[in-house]
Amino acid sequence: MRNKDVADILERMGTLLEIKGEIVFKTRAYYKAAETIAGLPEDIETVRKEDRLTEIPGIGQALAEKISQYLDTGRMQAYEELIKEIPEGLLDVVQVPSVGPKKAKLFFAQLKVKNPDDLRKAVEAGKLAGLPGIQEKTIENIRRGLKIVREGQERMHLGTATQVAEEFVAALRKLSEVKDIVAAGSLRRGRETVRDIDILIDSTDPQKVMDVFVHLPQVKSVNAHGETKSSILTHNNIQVDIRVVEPKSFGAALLYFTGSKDFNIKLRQIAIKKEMKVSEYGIFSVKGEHERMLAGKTEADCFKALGLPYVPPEMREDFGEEEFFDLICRDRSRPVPALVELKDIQGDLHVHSTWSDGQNTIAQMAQAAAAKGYKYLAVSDHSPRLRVAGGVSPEDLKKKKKEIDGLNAKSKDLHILFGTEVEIDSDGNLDYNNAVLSGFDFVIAAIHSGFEQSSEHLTKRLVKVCQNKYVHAIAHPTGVHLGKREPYQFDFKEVCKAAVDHNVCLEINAFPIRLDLNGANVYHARKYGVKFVIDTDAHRAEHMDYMKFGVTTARRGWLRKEDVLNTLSYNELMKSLRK
DNA sequence: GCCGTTTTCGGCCCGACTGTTTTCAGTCG
Repeated sequence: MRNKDVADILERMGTLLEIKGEIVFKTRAYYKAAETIAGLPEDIETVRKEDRLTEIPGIGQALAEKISQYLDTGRMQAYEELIKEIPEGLLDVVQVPSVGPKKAKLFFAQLKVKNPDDLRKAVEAGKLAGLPGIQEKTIENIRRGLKIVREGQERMHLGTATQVAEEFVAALRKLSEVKDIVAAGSLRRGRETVRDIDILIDSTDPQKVMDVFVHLPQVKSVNAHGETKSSILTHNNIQVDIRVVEPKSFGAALLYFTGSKDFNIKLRQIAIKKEMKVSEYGIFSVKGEHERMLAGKTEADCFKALGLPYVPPEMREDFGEEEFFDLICRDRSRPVPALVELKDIQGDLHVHSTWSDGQNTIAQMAQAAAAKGYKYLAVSDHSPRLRVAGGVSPEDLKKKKKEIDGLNAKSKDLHILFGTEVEIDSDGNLDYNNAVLSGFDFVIAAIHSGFEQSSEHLTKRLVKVCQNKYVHAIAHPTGVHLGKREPYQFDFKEVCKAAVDHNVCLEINAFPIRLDLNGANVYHARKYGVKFVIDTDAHRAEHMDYMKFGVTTARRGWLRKEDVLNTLSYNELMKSLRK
């Protein structure tokens, strides 16, 4: 799969063209194409072979030719010519906060700045002063921007973002001037990773809220401090933006600041066709010069004014397909699906205990599960091959089973299932033989090694596992560790098909550094007919709280309750597991 | 550069904040 490579080069082209000074619509076309290809569920090389590139929305003749050339030769002539004119290092220069394409071009033209290091030297040598439109404050902002880049401002995972947002929301909610407060942005959509945190506030006294916000102890520096909008960095270099709006616009603002950007654009396009306008202040009817406000108080009002059903935040995401707008715009008789909710979850099927690398005993994990109101808990410890995790030997399995039987005899509402997270070896064989596997209530198979194998080999491994009749699910199917390790390469569609054919679930692993499958994966897998389990992979009792992130991810993939195995009652689940 | 049940040419989402400016460009989301 070279989709990401193609997306990357198109994205770079877009930025370079922007620096060059091309019209924004041209650069936007490159960005749009890059985004679409990055989210494409099939292999771009297959699409190219079948001569279907121009069928991808946003790809016309010109881009199709450039992409074909890149796939065939590994090079793109237009790109090579462009970087003769605009050095590639400028791509990093525009990453510096406060520096955009215009300033990057200016610094390059006037000072021969070709990369962030050149820029740093130019700033320190005082060479920026005197350039047109550059004064002391701009220089200071760039200096600070360079520092941020150096300290590395990466995306944080959803768990961290949720925690930071909750701290700020809690601190500001205490103010009597704050009537309503919600964390919006990609956090509200439940994206797997979040760049910064957007908080929206309904207040009678914006200035007071702003003043308190920028002086909170978590704040390291203030980027902006206006009447209705402020932006700060925390000591961990996390950007937090707040925005205060009037109550009559709160819903419209929430809609706007929740995004996604693509979703907002599409809403606005729909509005234009209906002689309406969407902004963060409301939904307006537009008749010539006259504007009249139609809605804004709540999100629900806004959707209604646009003639659309309410769309949950997790669905306001463009995974490169038009299904969503087909659904809500062209065929209004079809309702938006009723998505799975946290309260639908009846148990966790992938947690660890002290029998392998968990921190808590089975009894402790069971107690925490019961406290959540769960009806069942599968204690799925590692198998022996995963030595680092102290996998359970076949002999010890008997003792573990006995312990579970004993606890179940005393347990009232919670059923403890005898589970395993069994290793998949480099050829797709499992770490326990079938005789052992047949003794488990729940078997989830996992890859923890051989990530570097070819896509073909990894696909074969996973398909072979699906064919094993004792396997109920595949754990963290792509192997991604957010911000640490890329997913391993395999044919996603092929594995989904095998899973469907052999009645194997794919896991949505809710552990925040994994979130694997992610929302886009789930979205596509569901369309192939896959069923899912949502598990936390808890190694301590508290980790079971991560279930909410898994449910959010499921909702991003449009899952309904019936798509998720662990929404079943205990009896239904056991019936389903005896396949 | 893309796209078209109003267009093959003329559109392409909207607004705040900052810093530099006497009315606006650049950046950001």
